[in-house]
Amino acid sequence: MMASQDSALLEPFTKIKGAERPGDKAREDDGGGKISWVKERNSICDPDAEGLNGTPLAKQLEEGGGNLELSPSPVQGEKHLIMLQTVHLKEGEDDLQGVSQLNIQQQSGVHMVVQRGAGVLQPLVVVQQGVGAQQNLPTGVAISIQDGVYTFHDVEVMQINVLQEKVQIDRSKDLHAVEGKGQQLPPNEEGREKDIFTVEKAKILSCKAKDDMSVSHCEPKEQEEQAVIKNTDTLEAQKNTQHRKKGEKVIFHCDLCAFTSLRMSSLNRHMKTHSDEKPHVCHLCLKAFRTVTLLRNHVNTHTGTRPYKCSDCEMAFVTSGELARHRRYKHTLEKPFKCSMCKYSSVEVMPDMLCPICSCVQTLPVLLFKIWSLNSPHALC
DNA sequence: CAGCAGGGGGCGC
DNA sequence: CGCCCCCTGCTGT
Repeated sequence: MMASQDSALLEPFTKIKGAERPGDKAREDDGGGKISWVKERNSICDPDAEGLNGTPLAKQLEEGGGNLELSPSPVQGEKHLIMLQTVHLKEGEDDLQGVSQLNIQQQSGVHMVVQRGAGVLQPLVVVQQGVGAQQNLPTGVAISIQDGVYTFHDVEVMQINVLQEKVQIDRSKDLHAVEGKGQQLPPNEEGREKDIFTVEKAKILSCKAKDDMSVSHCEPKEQEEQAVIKNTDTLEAQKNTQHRKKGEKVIFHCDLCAFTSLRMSSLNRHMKTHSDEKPHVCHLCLKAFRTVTLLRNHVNTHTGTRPYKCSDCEMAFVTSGELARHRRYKHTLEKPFKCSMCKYSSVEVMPDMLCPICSCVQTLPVLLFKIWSLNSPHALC
């Protein structure tokens, strides 16, 4: 659920989250995985955070001598949220307090090892696919936090999004990281601002991914456009692109997608779709929504309130769209989607259509299909 | 064919 | 900014 995902990101670092949302199950079947980077500045280094089996991680580290063996998530297809945090070591302090190396045994997941960074350009984190092949570290993933260069080889993950790159050199020299459900490392220094990096390995969804921007199989350019924005300040900075010429209307652009609007307020509202903020929570099921309208419609599904009543029958609906569609099906018999070359028409667009003339199956994307159905359908048969 | 959720245009305050 | 209305997309029966 999105609410849990939100809260997850606010939880202490170095956790792998089971961020799967119920509604995403079908989308996640698309296969593939991904790593995205999220850097947060609101570090919370809660030493009481729970690790495996509910044991406080700090205690686990203490008892385990800093040598963690982390188990993979038992849930196949579950998203793995790996939150990495820079640490600040004093000069000559070349041991990451016993957590400099973490071997994660996974069946098919990511093998992560944190190396001691002798130099600032040396990879700080190595993420490797496979099972415990530490000797093959060079074939893994080298991530240099300091210089922002990311080299990947033979890794299932598809994408890395660098959300913020404000890492100070002196802070990026060393890094500790943990992968594992509910894993957290204690802070090296208390009361000091931390830079948290989040690495998420997740199943690919779709380019749409508006409600979960960290998941995408878009091309690189699209990936940049749909980078995850978690920081509202960044959000504000991103949304102010506008083109103005004398005598022309101002067009406000979203820098994260192709959305444009003549109204700044519309862009402001649109920008919220790029964040996970959902302040309107259903008091009955705790599901969260971005707008009060969505929440109201949702609550109506609980209460059975159906404000939109059909004037021609006894049916009533939660949304006006449902009513309009119902009326097309039952009363007006309107079929807006018509074939221009035959009599075929449809009340609503279907993703896979059988051409009424040649019986070929159209598997075009919906948008392309709309063009097809309204213009020259059989040119694409 | 309906249920549900998400997003955007438009409008009033 | 909040809300209404409409449209769209996905899903289930």
